[in-house]
Amino acid sequence: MPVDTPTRQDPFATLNDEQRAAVEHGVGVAGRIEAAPPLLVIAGAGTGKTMTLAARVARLVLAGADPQRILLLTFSRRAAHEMARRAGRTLHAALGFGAAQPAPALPWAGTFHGIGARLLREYASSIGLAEQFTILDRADAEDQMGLVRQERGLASTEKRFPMKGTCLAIYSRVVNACLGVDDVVRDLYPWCLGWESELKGLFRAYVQAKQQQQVLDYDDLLLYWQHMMAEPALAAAVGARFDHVLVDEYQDTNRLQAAILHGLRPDGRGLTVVGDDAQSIYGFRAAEVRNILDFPARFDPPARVLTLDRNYRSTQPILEASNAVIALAAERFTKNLWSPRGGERPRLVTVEDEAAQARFVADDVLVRREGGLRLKQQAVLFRTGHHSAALELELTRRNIPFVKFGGLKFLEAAHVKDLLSVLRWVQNPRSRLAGFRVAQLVPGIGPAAARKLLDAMEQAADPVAAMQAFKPPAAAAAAADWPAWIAASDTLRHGTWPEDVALAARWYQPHLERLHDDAAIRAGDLAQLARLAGGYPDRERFLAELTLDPPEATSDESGAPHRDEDYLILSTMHSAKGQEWTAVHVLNVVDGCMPADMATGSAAEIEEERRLLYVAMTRAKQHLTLMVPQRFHVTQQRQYGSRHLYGALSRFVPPPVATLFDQPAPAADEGRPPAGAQPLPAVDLMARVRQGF
DNA sequence: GCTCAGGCTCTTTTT
DNA sequence: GAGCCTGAGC
Repeated sequence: MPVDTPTRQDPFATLNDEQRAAVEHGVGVAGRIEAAPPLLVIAGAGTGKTMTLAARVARLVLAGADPQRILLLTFSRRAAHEMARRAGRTLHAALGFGAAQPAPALPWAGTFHGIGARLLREYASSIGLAEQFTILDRADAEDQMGLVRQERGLASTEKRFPMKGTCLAIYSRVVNACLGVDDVVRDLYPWCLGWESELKGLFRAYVQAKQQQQVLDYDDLLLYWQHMMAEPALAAAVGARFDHVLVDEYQDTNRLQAAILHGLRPDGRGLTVVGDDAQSIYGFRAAEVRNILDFPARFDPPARVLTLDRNYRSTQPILEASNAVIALAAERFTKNLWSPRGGERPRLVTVEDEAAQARFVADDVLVRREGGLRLKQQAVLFRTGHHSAALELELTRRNIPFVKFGGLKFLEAAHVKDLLSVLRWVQNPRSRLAGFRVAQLVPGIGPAAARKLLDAMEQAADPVAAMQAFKPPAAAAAAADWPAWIAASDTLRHGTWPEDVALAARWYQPHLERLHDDAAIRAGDLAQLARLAGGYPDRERFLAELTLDPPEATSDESGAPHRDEDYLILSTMHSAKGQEWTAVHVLNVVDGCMPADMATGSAAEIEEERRLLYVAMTRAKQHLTLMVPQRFHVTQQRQYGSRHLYGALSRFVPPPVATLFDQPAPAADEGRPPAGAQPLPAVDLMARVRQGF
């Protein structure tokens, strides 16, 4: 990926042979598009995958393809943004546009879920879907599942029934993997065996409840789309809108998404998929690595396969260490990455504990910045959102600005959900979920009264009238508070956007203060929500798009740094995919964190964790540091609550692999004896502890 | 019928 | 350490 030297005139000049073959595939000698058979590009980390895809889009447009008729699908929002940006820029250059001219738009670039939502809205009337459907995020979907679970008396069974989150996880798996409830429970949720028929009933009721309220959850966006593509007339209509379909991160797609693609392009013509099986890290979301492996043989004649293994991102020493990590994978499909660029070896740094780790990383980051490397070119990666807690404290203490990606909770905070529910209920009075939440904010109204109210609204032809006619329980407080809600909701129904948000917040304010001690801090989030609202044309779009495209990053309470400011990147490994930085620190490369203790249930899960470490390592261009705290705090342990664990270096870095790293002797921090600079044996301490019981 | 305390289970990564 | 359920007290 010769990003190092972008050529303005000819974005194709710097392609290597394999990249060029991928870019030119299906474009005939005369420069016109011929019938392009299906194409699979196996692209290792840092081999210019996104650039190649962007160049292919540009090439297709130059050859006469209409940008409006190119469908560009990716898995994550971050990848979608990056892809749209790069494709637009390459196209801009390829067309020889001047600096003042805006890049040509690619209206159909987005995530599967986002594009699905758009298509469903457009075809809503022909598939019996309400056009103004709203989208439930996962927390909402869980709450909805919880409501149905309760209604069906599954909350108080003698032997405990799976919790709402587990129920939704099973349901989601069933939908995304196109499997039966029995199979999923048997293979993945064995502790729920015996509840299969109750689960099936629950899921039927859950689906019915969603349809009644005109809401879709994330999975529905794919599921309804797939059903749409299974209907020949609709499939033909939708398929005819696109001449080219390009899919990025194909190794992360699941069976449902594969079915959608198949419906969209049954013979594979005009279909290009790009991916890397070594970076498949979404198995927990039913990603199906077989999708990419079996792709060629799906078609007759089979799809063309091109492989990119020349790495343009990292130095050879970093690649050697990364290759060594992935080489130990049980199954291995791709070749080694290579690069002519030399450089320093990656480091394996042992520190005493998490606090020392935070200090070390902060020191290191500042040293690099002094050396001229901007903070934005440095990233710290970790397995789960809370692993960065100690580091965040340290960074705040030292006034080092940072932005954190992944593990985001803004939309899940109770007060944010409350305010959004107010808006959602006004938008869609049939939404039981929003109503259930809002009604119970009124003192004196609990689950029972709320249910009565919602039942009345559901029966009524005019739910709003039913709400206004509702007589709240005689409890004294309700007398004053209920009419206040009726008045507020009435104003909101006829309000103006985006002032509505402030109005709703004003109604909510006394409840916020009553319910939360830290109301002042939370009020700040609500103000943030009001600001965000200004970026959307109306309430409907706001509610629909916020769920699919929530604010991406959180930072410390000083608020998100300005775009032009410099800040350090903190990110979960999952959110880091597709990104690259000059210097990367990986935290907690310790058994129990990497692999995560939660993910050591099966060999397949452990393999996925290995790929995850590989993904993290291959983000680094020049400097890579794996951190190994010898003692770290575990909050999520079974019986005992929080405690310390003495961790061993991750099993993914056994001694032979560790020799590929520099291992600086730990600074004799606080007079401690310099603990083992020699590679530690990979001991599965966690398993031993478990077996002790 | 509402609310709060106490005892229990489950705990990740993303759309 | 949070979420969920139950049961006591208002």
